[in-house]
Amino acid sequence: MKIATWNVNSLSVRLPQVLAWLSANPVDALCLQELKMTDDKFPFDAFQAAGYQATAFGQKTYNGVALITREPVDSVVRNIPGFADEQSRVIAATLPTPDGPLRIVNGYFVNGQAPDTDKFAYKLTWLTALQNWLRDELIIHPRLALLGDFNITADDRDSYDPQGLHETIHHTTVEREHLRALLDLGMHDAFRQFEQAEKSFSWWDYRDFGFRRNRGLRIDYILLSDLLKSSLKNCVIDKAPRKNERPSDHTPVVAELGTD
DNA sequence: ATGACGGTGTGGCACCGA
Repeated sequence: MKIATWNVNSLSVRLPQVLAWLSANPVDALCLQELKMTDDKFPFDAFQAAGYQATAFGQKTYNGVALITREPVDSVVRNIPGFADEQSRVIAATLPTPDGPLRIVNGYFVNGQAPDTDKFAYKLTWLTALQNWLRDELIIHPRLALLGDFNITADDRDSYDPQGLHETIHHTTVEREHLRALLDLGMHDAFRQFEQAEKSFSWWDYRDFGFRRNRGLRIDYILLSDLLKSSLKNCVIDKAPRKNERPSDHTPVVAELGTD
């Protein structure tokens, strides 16, 4: 089976591209971020017509996450339990699979703008809350995948200019420590389980020919629990949608899980 | 580089993203 994540930067604009991508890449679960729409505007019918179930958690203008799955999900959780948040950034649900229930956590992590801003402080408190919740979630759901737009480069390999961007947003030590803390809960970066090309990124700035010059960052991740890691077959970044007209600035990341 | 590009809103620029 395949699971994927994609920050679409407005589902209204990108819906045709998402449907086309799903048609060419029939994954079992697709985590979407930055819907930028309220749930009453969510295109449930379009996904249903394409053979998919959708579970959405949107808001006006900003943020918003959704889970697109072949099979119906259960035990849906919106945002981090116990963490009051006006922004719609997390949706989790359990997907039945032949190997047992798969817990999927879809996150649109806080951007944080710049160190020493209120938004950065919010990023750090949000990351702490996520970590504390996931610690419990992993005990309840040992087959757990955390997918989404993390807005953190795990290390210097994940940035087109690690020296020039040293300790700037997405590159700070404290952000990387938070990502490390998630991994230390017993999670694994699916992409790094395999040999990958240098300068592999999942986001490129719209400005200044960022994609053409491969000036990008790897900030979209699929993290797998120990149990899921043992069944991981492959993990790739699909750059094809970034070549579309009116592309999202992010591109999908896909992991394939198999039975041993 | 206080820039670029792209999306949203009740807009004619401001805010946000990364």
